[in-house]
Amino acid sequence: MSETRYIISDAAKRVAVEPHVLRYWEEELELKIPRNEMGHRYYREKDIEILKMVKTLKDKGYQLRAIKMEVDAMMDGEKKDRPVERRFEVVEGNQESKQEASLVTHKEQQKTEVEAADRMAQFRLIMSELIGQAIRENNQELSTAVGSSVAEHVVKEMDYLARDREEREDERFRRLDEVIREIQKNRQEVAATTEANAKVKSEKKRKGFFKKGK
DNA sequence: CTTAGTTTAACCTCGTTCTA
DNA sequence: TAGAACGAGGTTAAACTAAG
Repeated sequence: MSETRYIISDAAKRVAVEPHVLRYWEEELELKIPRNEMGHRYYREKDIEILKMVKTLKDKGYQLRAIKMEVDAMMDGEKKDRPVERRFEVVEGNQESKQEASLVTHKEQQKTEVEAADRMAQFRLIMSELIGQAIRENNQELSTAVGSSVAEHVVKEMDYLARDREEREDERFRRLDEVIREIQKNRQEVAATTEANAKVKSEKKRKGFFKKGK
């Protein structure tokens, strides 16, 4: 089955923006818009859907930076792990960074995580509404155009995507748990080292004291 | 004042169509 | 068939506007 391709002017009409705006978004959002043999952009249905969502979010007042985060996730499905990966970079990085990370207070860490989770929850709510709407519209079009067999395929695809998403969520929480354990372990190591150093210091002091005493 | 987002303008390339 | 005209799309830079 060949996919429908739209040139930039047609895509712009469908998204209800000017062609130069699509080029601008492509650049700013780092969208992977494919090119034909002439080097001209062509847009597929999924690209149009993403751009429509970008437009909707823009209309709601979101900045391109914020939209970019969600578009990244839609494009490669990797974004949801990113905050955890950042922390992994810290934990798996050099010893200094490791210790630095371990020194972050528990309260600060909790606060940051709650705020991030809050923002993410709000964003997901909006996105799920938008995606739901797009899917409903899409399903309606599909059902009239190609009949129920395609709709069944779409439902299966959605089911697969939902399961895939759940699995990624599970993986994310598992990794988050690992990071927290790693940080706690580092804290314990630092505490143990500090304690050992203090012991050695007091031992030296004691020995020095006896030497002086002689 | 600065910044982000958008618009406009200038100029180039390439493919298609028309005409001598 | 060659070349001009035209349209579509490209890049780049500068200007404009609104909000913080």
